[in-house]
Amino acid sequence: MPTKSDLPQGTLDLLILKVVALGPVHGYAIAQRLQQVSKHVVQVPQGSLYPALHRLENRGLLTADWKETESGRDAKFYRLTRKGKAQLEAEAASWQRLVNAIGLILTMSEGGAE
Amino acid sequence: MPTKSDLPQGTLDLLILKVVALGPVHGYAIAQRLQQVSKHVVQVPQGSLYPALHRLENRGLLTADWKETESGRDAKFYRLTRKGKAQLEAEAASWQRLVNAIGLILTMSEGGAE
DNA sequence: TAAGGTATGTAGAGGCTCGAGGTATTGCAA
DNA sequence: TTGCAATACCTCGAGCCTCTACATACCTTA
Repeated sequence: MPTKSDLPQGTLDLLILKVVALGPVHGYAIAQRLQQVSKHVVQVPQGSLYPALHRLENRGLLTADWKETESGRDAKFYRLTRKGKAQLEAEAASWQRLVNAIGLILTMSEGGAE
Repeated sequence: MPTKSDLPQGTLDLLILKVVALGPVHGYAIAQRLQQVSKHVVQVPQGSLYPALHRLENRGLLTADWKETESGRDAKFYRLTRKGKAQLEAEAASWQRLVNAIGLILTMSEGGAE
């Protein structure tokens, strides 16, 4: 039963930035989207989600305005700022580097490096 | 100069476990090994390394004993316990799952999931 | 003898995730 | 109409981890 894993510190920002980059969304939908696309491996508790959103907004990476959902409820829709887009690219690249590096380590055997 | 990136919380344990799994090593050598194999993407400050080693030892995943280095200095050599080996496998699998999931999210485009 | 690499360790600051708790609305079923 | 579930927002505190900085000690080489 391979299910949810806690997100390592810092990766949540990257994921949120990515989802928002695809078009304006509100917080609740971001969490659903992440869960859906990751096949329930990534779960985002609200206690992580909303602080993260505010953090990103305060850092000037996101902007938000209240609108109505399709279902008629008020929700805060987030969009990426120019700065946010740059940050997303930087963090995505950085993530790739890290994943590659850890991949090297994890596949390393006795005669690793001399 | 794309260089070092801070390690997300939790991944350091995995990396240490992996290096120790290849044979007895002392702390300082673990850090060097990680840096070397990862081509300097992964850097492990001593302030992260030693607390992590003590943590793992307290959790019963590692055992240690003092021996002499080839160069004649005293050093604490770590080995993996049975529990540590199991933990390593679990964490490696968990890491893979996470990387795959995040990969899905990062390559997601407009028509992501309906 | 001064410098630099090897080797271990601690303390404190800062940052992030998470569980638990709280508010309000909508829609459906009992 | 009462209750429950889902949608949608939010805050607080605990807990954990990483990092910078500091401190110690040995050995070799210049």
